[in-house]
Amino acid sequence: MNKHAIAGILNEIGVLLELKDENLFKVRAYHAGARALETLEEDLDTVIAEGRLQGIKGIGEALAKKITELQATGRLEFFENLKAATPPGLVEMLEIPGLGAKKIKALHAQLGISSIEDLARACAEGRVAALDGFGQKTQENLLAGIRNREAYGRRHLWWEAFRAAEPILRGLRALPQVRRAEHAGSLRRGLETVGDLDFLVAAEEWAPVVQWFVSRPEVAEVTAKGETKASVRFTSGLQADLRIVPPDQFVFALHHFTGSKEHNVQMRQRAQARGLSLSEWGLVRAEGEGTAKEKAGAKRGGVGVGPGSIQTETALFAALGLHDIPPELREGLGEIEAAELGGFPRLVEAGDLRGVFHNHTTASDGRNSLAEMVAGAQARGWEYFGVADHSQASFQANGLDAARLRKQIADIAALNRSGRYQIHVFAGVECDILPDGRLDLDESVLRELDYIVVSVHSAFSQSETEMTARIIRAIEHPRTTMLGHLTGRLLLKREGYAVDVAKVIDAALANRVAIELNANPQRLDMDWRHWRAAAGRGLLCVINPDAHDVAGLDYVRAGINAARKGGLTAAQVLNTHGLSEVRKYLITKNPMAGAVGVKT
DNA sequence: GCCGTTTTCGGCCCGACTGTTTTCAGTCG
Repeated sequence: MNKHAIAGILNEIGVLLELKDENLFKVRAYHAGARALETLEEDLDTVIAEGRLQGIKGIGEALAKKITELQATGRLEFFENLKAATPPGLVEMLEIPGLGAKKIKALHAQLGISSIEDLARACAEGRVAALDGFGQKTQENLLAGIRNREAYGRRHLWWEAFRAAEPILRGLRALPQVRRAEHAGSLRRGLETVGDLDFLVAAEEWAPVVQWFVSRPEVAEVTAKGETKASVRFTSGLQADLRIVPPDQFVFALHHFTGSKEHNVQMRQRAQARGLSLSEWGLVRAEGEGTAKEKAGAKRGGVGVGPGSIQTETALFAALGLHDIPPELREGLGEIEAAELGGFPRLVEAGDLRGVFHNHTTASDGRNSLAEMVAGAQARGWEYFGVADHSQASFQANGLDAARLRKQIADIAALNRSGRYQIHVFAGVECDILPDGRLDLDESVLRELDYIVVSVHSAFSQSETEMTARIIRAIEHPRTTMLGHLTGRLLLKREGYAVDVAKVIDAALANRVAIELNANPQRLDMDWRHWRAAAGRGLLCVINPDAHDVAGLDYVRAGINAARKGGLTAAQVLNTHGLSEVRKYLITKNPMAGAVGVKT
């Protein structure tokens, strides 16, 4: 059993012990032990073989024994017994806000409640309010928590969170009391889905800021409101937290609440190794484990280190001997090691985009006409715009057959010649990859196009072997320019189809086919986790909005976000290049490319 | 259950907020 699996079990033991009402320091010892394992830099097998496990900070005699047993046998009787003695419903009840181990224990012991369903019934019957330490209000909150969990107990698309957060952030920044305001958490890190919104504010006077925050019209419920923080739930179901800190402390809190947890753990370790202690309060010398005086100093803004106080994240990283790390890269996936060796290249930004390729019009299933889409693209300052409507096999999407596609090509040619728009329009198609890997349209019409996006829209249930072979066959088609939404996933809705991404990337590289980063907030496909390595090998990315109306063009912002998480630079993204360069690129796939509607 | 220049017992843990309390326990991040 590897160290991560063992750490997982130690954490589970911690939760189970807590539900058993064990000594909280014992509970914490298990969680601390789990963290010690997870951040162990050496090979666990070696450490155990050399008898050095006990002695690692956080792992004593008892934990060392249990870890050794798990590593050797994959089992631990202590854990099995503990698990068998605890109804699984109790662990699940921890997900209800306001319920912790103590209350769950009381509910179980006094009312025999051992699941969320039991709890809902007991609340509805008014039996919970009668318990000691509970009351009417608690009962109502628990019921509301159960209902909210059913209705909203899920993550939200980054895009939805971003759109909800932007106006609030602007509003906060406009308040006279506010010196600085940022959002933090997974939203700031640009993760594809977001649990809740975190707003961080530096202000001198706090009460008016809290008041402004909780009285937004989109607030459905204020779940907490105090002097320095508040929590609300919007009508959309999104939850949001506001935290206010003194200006000097802002940067430390911003870094801390941006996370990720893994990144923060590594940063704190790095600080420790340098005799420092990093927290949301500041960066102070660790000598004497922080006297009360030093801690007070930290709370006033981390003045414990360096001649000047740290006012930016860049300065914070520098204080630990690191180059700046963009928030998107803070996932604990090696960014700290990289930042030690050198600075990160400038990541791609929304302003770098010069055009987009995968978009729909009313010719297939889009909601705006060709002219409207082109006008929308021009309004966004782009140099070129590619139309890629569905092909005939996507019957449900009103896909185009050869005749209708030729008509569209003629329309685009006419539009380009008309001079109505400065922006150049490329004629493409989103051509279905048929179940056997053939393309949905004949070579005779494909050669009349500037480019071809190939995508899977059918037979999702093929085996991984079949699907991988199918996509690779399409990539090998000499006219294929780019691969659309690689896995077909819909975030929070449907898993992608089974496909061997590594083999597809190999094929794309071998055939000089670009892979799309589909910027539709539900897709963000190919996933950011694959990009860094693939782009490092020369794979070209195309950020495409897959827009079905003019507003959908703005999805590129979500795509940029995912590209940044994937560590991509502008040079690695095809559509940051200017019109003439893009033409040259397209011509490598089709000598006629870029010629639609161009005067000769 | 871990730890130790306060060292084998007695601390460890941290501030803010809510609700049920009449001075504080439980939860959360």
